Amino acid sequence: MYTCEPDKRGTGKQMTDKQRRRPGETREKLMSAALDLVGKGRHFASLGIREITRQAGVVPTSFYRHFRSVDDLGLQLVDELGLVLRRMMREARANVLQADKLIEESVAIFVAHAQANRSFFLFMAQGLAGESRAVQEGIRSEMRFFASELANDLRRLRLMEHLSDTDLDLTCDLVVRTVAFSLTDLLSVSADDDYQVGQVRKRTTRFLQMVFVGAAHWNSRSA
Amino acid sequence: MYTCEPDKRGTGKQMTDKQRRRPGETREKLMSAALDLVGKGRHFASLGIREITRQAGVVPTSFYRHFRSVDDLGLQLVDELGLVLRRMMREARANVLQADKLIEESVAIFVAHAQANRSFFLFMAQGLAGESRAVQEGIRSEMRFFASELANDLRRLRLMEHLSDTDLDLTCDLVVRTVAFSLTDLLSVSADDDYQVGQVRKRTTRFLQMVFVGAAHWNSRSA
DNA sequence: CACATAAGTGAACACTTGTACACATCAGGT
DNA sequence: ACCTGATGTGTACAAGTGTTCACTTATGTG
Repeated sequence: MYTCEPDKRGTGKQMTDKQRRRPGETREKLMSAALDLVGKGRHFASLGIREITRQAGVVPTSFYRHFRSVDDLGLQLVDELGLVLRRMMREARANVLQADKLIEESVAIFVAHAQANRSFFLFMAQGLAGESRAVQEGIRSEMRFFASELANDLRRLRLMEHLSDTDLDLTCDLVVRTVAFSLTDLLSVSADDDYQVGQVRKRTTRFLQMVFVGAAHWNSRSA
Repeated sequence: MYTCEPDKRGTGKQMTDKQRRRPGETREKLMSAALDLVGKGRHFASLGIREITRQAGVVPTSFYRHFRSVDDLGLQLVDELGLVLRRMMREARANVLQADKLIEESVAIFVAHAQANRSFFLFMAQGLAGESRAVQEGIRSEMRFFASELANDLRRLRLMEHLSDTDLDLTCDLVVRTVAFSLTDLLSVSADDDYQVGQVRKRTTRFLQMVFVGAAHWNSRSA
């Protein structure tokens, strides 16, 4: 979904295809167009309605059929972002088997997803300091959810059992932040520069290891 | 500097003041105007030349006398940002006396500076995922410098001496990232909500403590 | 089938935008 | 004293912007 298809039908002024336009298709095209523009290096905050509709191969008026403003579109993108994150978590839970490689493999899965949905994560990184308060809060909320799920998983795996609930939350929050920041590193190197991507992955892994070492020895200094 | 002064002279079409306009005054007004707009909630990437010059109380054409484009202005703002960061470091070095309160006091100084130069740090947070590659790289570079200075300070204070140079750099990088991310928390709460600001400060402090606990026990697992 | 509704279209509006040009003013060096 | 450059100003224009309006078309439910 959200692939960049080059306006399959020309500038046909009339819809003559026998194939019906499935409902919500334009809505998706608009969201995907915004993401594509972000993926091309534009900042979401600088996108205009006309620009988005042009990229989507749709007349400007159509935009209002689905969104009230660009910020509104952003909000709906945040919702979709939630789905992407959930998919990523599911895959991580399924694939991370050996506890000793937990960090490494989780980071690998994260990097893979970030690469596969580059525009999406780019949008997320931008939105964190974006100009729409609502989008900002939405992304922050997704991150909180992610952190709380991570805490649950750690509890379920009987890891970090010496930590109080609030300290575990603290740890997971720090983990999520660290990963989120790595996003900006990852997205600033070209997607197919395997060496650089590998460097980011290694570095992120070490960051997380350091955080978990800190968490493992946390109680001793809580006095 | 860069205070928001409300266009002291009116819409005078001619410059009749006996007081000479000191050189570079308009340049500063333009930079300050851009920062003001960012401080008002706009995103830097969405600012236009006319908007900036309007806010600065200057005719659009003047912009080109000092900058080639908005991105160019952004680059020069990054340079100024460097100065702000250096001032902050100097103050931190001067005021942090007792090693046991090192983290707490450093965070307090950071928060104070971030509050005092809100727009500047807002600009920095935005620029990290901004649309100008050059600005992005500039901010990243400032952060690297900051991290390396922090590493030097730790060495000078004979702290974390068990860490190799690369591991110390890793630690400092993680510290700087963590603080930078806290920026987005800090800047998303209203500036005069002392309670919330205090919460962010406490949370950031605990993050850093956890990182340093991790660093303190790092060697044991480097095998 | 008829009909309400959702989705798409093109033309038009009043603004705003970036940029170019020609001109005015002043500072400083020779 | 005079020129040169840096700086600031007003005007102008073509292109792009958000938004509204009236119109068509297809869908699904009674």
